[in-house]
Amino acid sequence: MRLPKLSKLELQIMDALWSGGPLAIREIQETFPQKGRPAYTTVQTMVYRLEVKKALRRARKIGNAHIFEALISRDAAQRRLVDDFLGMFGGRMQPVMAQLIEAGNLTTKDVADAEKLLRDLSKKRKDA
Amino acid sequence: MRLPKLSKLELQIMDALWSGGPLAIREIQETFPQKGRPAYTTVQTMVYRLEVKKALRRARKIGNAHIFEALISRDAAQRRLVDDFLGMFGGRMQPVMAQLIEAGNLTTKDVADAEKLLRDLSKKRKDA
DNA sequence: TAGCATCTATTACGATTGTAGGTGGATTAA
DNA sequence: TTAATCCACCTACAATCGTAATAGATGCTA
Repeated sequence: MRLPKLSKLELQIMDALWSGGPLAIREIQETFPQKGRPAYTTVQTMVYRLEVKKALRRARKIGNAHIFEALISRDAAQRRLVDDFLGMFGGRMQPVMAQLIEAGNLTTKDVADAEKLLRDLSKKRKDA
Repeated sequence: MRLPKLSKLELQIMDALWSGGPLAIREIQETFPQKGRPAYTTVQTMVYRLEVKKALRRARKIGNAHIFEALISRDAAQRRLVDDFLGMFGGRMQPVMAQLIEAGNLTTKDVADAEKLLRDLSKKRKDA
């Protein structure tokens, strides 16, 4: 698996690493809001599993605690996520966009940004 | 669960019902491409589970075969899907859009359509 | 009506995910 | 040095999903 599938909780753990640099399990755990924070060993289990999936690795040790760092990029993980998501819709963008808009998740600004990004991107591709 | 979470395969099954009206298991199974089509009993199992989740129900019988019909709308299911998906991104639209565009999933036309839909929608809301 | 085809219903199993307890070793604070 | 913490590691377990086999009932056909 070059790009392992990550669950929501796994994503949240990776997010801690992506945002906060190499962290110990305890630190990862504490990035969760107190309300509904998973147990230390729950985080630990997920970290171990992410290690098996090669999504992160032990970078070094401080005292007897391991410090973990991400091995896959946020971008790559998100790409995978988006792909799976689109797969759910049979790869058709249209219903996805419609849904996003109707649910009010997508604002005028989001669309404007998208437009700009598209323009920039097509320009870059022409240049290259 | 008013809106049960549906997996990809479950979605595909519901899709058959949404598109093709009430169907028997055999008919649902046959909506899958020959290549990689799941076994009859696999579809059967999923249909039974969808029944437990109240996503569909037995509408009537033809011979000894049950005919199933959807109980939840495609729209509602997709809404749930999108919500979960956004939850994966912490609810932030921006990285989602960026990802979609950079991966080339989103075309100029998609964005134009989105724009139009947004305009129509905001108009409707003003009118109401 | 006998037999074949088809369907239903039940059961099973491995993988993944979320959840966490327990045990024992390492660190640290007193 | 000893007790309180903290951490690592292992094990467990329920739920969900995808996969399907098997067995028994029903219906269609010759």
